[in-house]
Amino acid sequence: MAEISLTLPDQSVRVVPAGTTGREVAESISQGLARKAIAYKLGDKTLDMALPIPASGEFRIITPSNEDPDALYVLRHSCAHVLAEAVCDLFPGTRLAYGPPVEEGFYYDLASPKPISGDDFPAIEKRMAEIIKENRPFTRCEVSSEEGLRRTEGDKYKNDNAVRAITRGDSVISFYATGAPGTNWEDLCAGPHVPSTGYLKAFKILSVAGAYWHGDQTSDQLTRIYGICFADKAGLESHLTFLEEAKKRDHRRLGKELDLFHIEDHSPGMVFWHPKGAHLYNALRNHVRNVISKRGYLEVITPEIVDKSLWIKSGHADKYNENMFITRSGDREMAVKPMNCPCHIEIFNQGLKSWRDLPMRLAEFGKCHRNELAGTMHGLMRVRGFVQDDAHIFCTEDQIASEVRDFCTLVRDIYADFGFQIAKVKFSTRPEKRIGSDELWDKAEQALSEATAAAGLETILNPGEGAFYGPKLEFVLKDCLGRDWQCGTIQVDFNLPIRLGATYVGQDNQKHHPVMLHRAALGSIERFCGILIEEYAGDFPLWLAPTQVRVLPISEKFSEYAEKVRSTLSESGIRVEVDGSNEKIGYKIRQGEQHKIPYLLIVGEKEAQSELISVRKRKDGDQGQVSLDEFMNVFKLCTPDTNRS
RNA sequence: GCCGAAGUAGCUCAGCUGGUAGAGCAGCUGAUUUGUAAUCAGCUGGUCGUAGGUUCGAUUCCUAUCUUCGGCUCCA
Repeated sequence: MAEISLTLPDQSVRVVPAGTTGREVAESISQGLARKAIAYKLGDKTLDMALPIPASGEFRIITPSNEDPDALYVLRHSCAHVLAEAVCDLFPGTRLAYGPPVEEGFYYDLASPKPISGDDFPAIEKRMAEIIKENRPFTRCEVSSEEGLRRTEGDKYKNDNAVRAITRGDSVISFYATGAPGTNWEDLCAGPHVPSTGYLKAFKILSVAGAYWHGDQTSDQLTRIYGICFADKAGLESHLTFLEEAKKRDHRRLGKELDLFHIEDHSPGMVFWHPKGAHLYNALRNHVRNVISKRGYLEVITPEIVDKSLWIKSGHADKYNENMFITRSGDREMAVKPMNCPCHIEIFNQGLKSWRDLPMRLAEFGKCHRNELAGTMHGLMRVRGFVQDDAHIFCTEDQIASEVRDFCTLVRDIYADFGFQIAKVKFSTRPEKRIGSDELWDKAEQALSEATAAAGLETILNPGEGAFYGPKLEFVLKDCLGRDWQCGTIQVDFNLPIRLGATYVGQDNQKHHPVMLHRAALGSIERFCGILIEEYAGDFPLWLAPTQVRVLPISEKFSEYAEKVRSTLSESGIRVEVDGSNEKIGYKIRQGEQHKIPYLLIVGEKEAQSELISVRKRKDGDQGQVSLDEFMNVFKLCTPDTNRS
């Protein structure tokens, strides 16, 4: 075929001779566009400007833009090459492994002859800036797969990459030289890249860390250097500001500043909740309690330490052993529970259950302990001791769909109470390490799949990531900084009820095993607290704020009136304290603002005489004088439901 | 668990190549009695993560270990 037709973004169609390059098309549109262009897109494939357009289709010229993921992808990929070249220059003997762009920037995995640290960043960045200033072209060079293998011979990582590309079905292997092939630095790479290094206008190296070759723990340990690249300086600056903002919101920092919790060296991954943090924790728990009790859940309480025999029966001793804390009582080996499910089955098993009892929804704010690998802990987000807002729904197969649907509604509602939405739902299927027959897994996955369809849920497949007893849905929410958090989950389990002998008498007067749905909406209270601390940056909404009001007497002369205000508010159930310190009002206000207290009430001579208070709202400042009764109206609307739309 | 970095007063941090530690804030005491984001002065406070080792002498050098941080992996 001698011609190809391209559909441009404005839906106009352009017919060009076969073999026309992206650059030629750009030039035919405008010289300015051709100058700015960094790559072109045909369908869902992004290609170098210099490459002939391989076929007809949707066609788009990519120009640098912080809003265009395709543009950022190309810029970051090219920037990764420049980083790698700079490191090779500065650390001779460096062997390169893999350097892709990622959503948050790019990285390059490499093995350097000596360790690279943050101290080396300025030198690396300087060298990168030089390479960019030289404005050398990215030159693509394609060779046959045999030639590709020959060229990478002896280079463990690159050869492996080439082998993988060939296994994937690539017929040619491409290399990119930054400049002239054979003279300048080059790297095995599929591309695409910007036309030349000068297109990289704004970059920064962010961090260095270890990573495994192919993410395999048993394989080589590599050095991973993270960087970021944007279309322009403004984009880079705003991203750096974003990182600063995230740092300021870090729940570990705020937890200390706001006196919410701490973690001790002697109990890694276990949280000591201080009074203010414990309030937050209990408020969350009580909120969930209110929500689920209206939806037919029954709360139970079960032991935290259970004899090993139960864990053997349930399969935990076999499939979950390395995560369990083992303890001993005389000759008995016990384990601290990592999950509540076996205990809930034990409750279900008490007495004879009828089909009329189903669905039975047993809930527990059960404290679980999991001996997570050292090095995986992270503040409240990943701990070893935590409470789930857990429940197990015992039901029939016919009830799975409606229970899954109801739970989705519950998750949606409860996220909305905090201003969150479900960002996506992942569908995790059978893992390698599992109990139960494949037939049972087929059935469970099928049932969950049908239930999600019935609930109208779009899911993303997450193969091999299910629980060891059943497939699961994972509800992911996005916080105000756009970060994903996995919180809620529901899992379909045909296995544990069988293993632990749970039965009910059906309408046919026969005994049947119920299906068990494991589910949690917030996930762990600890993690959810961490997410909320970061989401609100410590500025908790009134209903959650550990201290809602602080009364600030102008001087000690008005401490009596301040105390009267405090006790009146306190009797109405408002969480209030008095700052009776011998400080000037400016200092007390500063303290109150720093402690992120929603309302500061200033009381001095004027207020004491007129029986009023001066209200100062967090962040908004002076609100003027009002009566106490009027002020207390604010708290009548102070419930999570006001967040729900 | 793996790679890299770090651990000094309640907090944030300084302390060059070895000679037993400093600042700011916080705390305490006193003065001041204050009107919308820091009043002043004085004082207290650390066996420098832990355990060994080298040395006349270790916060500093070495080894081990624990914890934290950044990642990998894993996950609620």
